[in-house]
Amino acid sequence: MIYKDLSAYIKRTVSIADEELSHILSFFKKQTAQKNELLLAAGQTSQRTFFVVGGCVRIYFKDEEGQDSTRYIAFENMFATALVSFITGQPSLEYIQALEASELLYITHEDFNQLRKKIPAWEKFYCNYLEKAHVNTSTRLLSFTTLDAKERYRQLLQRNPDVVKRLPNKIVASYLNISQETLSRLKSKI
Amino acid sequence: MIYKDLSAYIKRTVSIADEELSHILSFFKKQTAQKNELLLAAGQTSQRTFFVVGGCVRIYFKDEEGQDSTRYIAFENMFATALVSFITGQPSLEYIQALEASELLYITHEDFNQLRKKIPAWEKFYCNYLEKAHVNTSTRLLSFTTLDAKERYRQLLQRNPDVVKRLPNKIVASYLNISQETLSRLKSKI
DNA sequence: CGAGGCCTTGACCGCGGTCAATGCCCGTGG
DNA sequence: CCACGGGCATTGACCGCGGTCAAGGCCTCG
Repeated sequence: MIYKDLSAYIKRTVSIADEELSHILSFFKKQTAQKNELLLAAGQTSQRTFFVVGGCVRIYFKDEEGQDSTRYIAFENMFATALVSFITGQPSLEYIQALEASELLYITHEDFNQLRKKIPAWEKFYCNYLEKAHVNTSTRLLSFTTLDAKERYRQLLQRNPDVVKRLPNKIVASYLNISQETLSRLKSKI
Repeated sequence: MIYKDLSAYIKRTVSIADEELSHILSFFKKQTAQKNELLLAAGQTSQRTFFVVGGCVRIYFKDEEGQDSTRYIAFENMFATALVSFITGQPSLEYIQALEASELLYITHEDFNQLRKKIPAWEKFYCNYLEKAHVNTSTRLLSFTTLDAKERYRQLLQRNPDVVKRLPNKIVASYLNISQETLSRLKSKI
């Protein structure tokens, strides 16, 4: 059953009645994505929050020269959404892309917000999600402002080795915000 | 009345009954700080969330060499807290410091969390606070990963000119995460 | 088998950091 | 009231990290 992992994830995060949980789950729909498929282009407004059942998805944006900068990578049992756009209601600067052939569940932002109004436990879940996102983003900000390229790579190897093992250099470099060439040189030195 | 601005701020953010609001306000205590006074040293655990009535406060951390990196600056009518530590309950990596002689209101993290459990509107307020924090941190991350020093300075001038006008170069440089010398050179060029 | 994408390696260079000298402003005490 | 000292800002000299450009090798897929 494809909803099992999502169900378990929600139960782990907040305490919730079974009927409420199944009500929530009923708004999640199945979606599959091919490798490299774009799930949200920047500028788009009607949007979805994804739960990764299998595969892998990233959030990224482009700078003026069209270079990617990857902000977040979601593997199995993780949520992925263009959160800033979700919060502000503005068109997104962030893109969402499948990095592998992926099996996903999604809920539209509209349904998500309706549920927040009706089910306090879901509001609580959202609040918890925001907390995690903030800690994550702050940690990232700390890396960029205090560490050089080599130290950021070491930290990634230690804290999130799957990113390095599972994904091509191109993506890893974009996640560390360094060029592919620099990453290649770092790898050969360590 | 010193609570007037805080009261107005909360009312602007969430809808709340008057008696609930005054209950919340009763947990905020007055505190004054001298210029440069440290309100929270990194490593400390018992903590406070501040509301700036007058003056100015910053959140910052230090890297290995002891250089500051300023993460957030709060002027009048803004909240300031070491949010990551608040969320995780871990000792803070972030310092809080008054940049001017300041008049503040504070609530302890313990009281803050008690109120979240009792008053749904306060939970909602917290959720809204997290949303703002996330947008802010994400925007900052975007600047650091896509803009060079000059462009970050321009952006700051445009979006938050008070920081440049009101605070010494030293702090502005730390907020932009560049050296004081580089900021000085940028200013002379623009 | 050929083409295109990804990784590696070398050459080069520019942004921004460090160090040091100097100037300026301001608070404090003789 | 002036002299001094300390903190902040400016400017120059220097240099290293990491980016760009280009060439070459390898793997995969049509």
